[in-house]
Amino acid sequence: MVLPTYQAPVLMVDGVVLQLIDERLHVLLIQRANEPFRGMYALPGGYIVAGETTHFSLARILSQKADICVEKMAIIEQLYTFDTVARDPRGHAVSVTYMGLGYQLAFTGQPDAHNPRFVAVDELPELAYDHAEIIAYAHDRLKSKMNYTNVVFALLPKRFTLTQLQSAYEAILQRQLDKRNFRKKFLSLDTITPTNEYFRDGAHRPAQLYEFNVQRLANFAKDF
Amino acid sequence: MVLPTYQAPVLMVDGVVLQLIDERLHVLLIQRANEPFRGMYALPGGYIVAGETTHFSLARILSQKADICVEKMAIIEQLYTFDTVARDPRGHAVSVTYMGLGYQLAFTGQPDAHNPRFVAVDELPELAYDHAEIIAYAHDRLKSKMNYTNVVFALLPKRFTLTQLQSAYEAILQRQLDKRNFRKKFLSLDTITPTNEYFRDGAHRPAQLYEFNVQRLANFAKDF
DNA sequence: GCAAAAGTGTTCCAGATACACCCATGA
DNA sequence: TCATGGGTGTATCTGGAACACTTTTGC
Repeated sequence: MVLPTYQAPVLMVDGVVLQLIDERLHVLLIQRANEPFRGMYALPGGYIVAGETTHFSLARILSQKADICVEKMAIIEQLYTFDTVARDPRGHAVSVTYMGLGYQLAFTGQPDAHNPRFVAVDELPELAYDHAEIIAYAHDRLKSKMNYTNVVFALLPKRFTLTQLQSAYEAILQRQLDKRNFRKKFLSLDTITPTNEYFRDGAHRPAQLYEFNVQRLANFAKDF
Repeated sequence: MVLPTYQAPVLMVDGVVLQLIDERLHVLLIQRANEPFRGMYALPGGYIVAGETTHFSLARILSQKADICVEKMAIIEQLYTFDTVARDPRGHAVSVTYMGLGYQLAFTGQPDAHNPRFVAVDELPELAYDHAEIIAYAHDRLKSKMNYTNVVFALLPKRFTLTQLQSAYEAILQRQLDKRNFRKKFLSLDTITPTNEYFRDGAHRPAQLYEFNVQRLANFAKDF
């Protein structure tokens, strides 16, 4: 292959891995081991190697730096490519960013040098680089997708109650929804099916469990 | 700056420049001067140099290879980053793609070695690389944006008739719209304002001219 | 006066919103 | 029996879709 003779920007990938914990949206962060921004929290990310797709590079990096397995995520989707010259103080770095969504994502091994943890998106610490902007971008994208796709399936267990479903919507859209209208509308979308199982949890009526009809991203027939 | 010691993919940018010609959507193509795909039509694109944003690189490349000035376009927006390893037969090339929209975009100088021309998107020749896929992606994005933004302003002159506006929608959405409903709905969006001028054109009633309230991308208050 | 495009209203239906009480359970 | 969260229906309003004729002009 012919290499360009001039100097190219460095190509990187960063991942915004989101999940719901205690009915709040959390994002995966690592603590930077080196300068710049040493000690600060940042999105997991790293260099792309020729022959690796950006998606594959991200999987490798998430596994190495954040101890998180991409296979466990239900959706990974490319977000945007951030390329401002000043975003990395070391030099021009172009970063392809991804959003990953999952349920009960857990660290597979021992505590790691990068100290990965999930942090609530409404309580973020100061972040390295332009990573706060990238997380906001991911959150916005997710908010939009909640309105016209079944993306929420990626954040819930296989079986869930309507209350859980509504709570996921409320956590991500950051506003309260009317229970009766929510149920009526969602059931009219033909996206979920009731099972014969019930979830018992404390001194109150048990909740019926539902399943998604498809476990991959699809658009609603109509808007949500 | 510390360069990575491994080999990185080549970073490129490609532009999907769209405009309406004779009420049909056209895309800017150039003819490849070199292998691979020599002689075939392709999107204008090229290498990104460190210190240039992808947006700036695109402006340079469009000017050099396609004789088109980015300043004349009303909107340029990043689309997606294509990165499959096999998309370039010479080796791994990651391409950041943009969509540019304008009105009466014209070549500034003499016919060029790259033979740039605007081709109707529904009559594309066979294209180099994955460029047909990229154009389809841009068209899809544009279709969506027509429904919830004023993006159509970028494809029309400053003053336009409602018939022109509707024709732009029909060309891009690829379906017929009802004239009365279209006008009623668009006027209710508070996005355009009538002027006192009329457009006379042949043996029929003249058409009132309208202007966009804002000449930058904005979301409709409600859906279209 | 005729050909051609501009312009205009009403009816009907579906989906959105607002809103309050009974049900099933465990302690 | 009581505290807790699960589950349900109606009335109203708004926006979307379907649909055909009159107006203004140039020739």
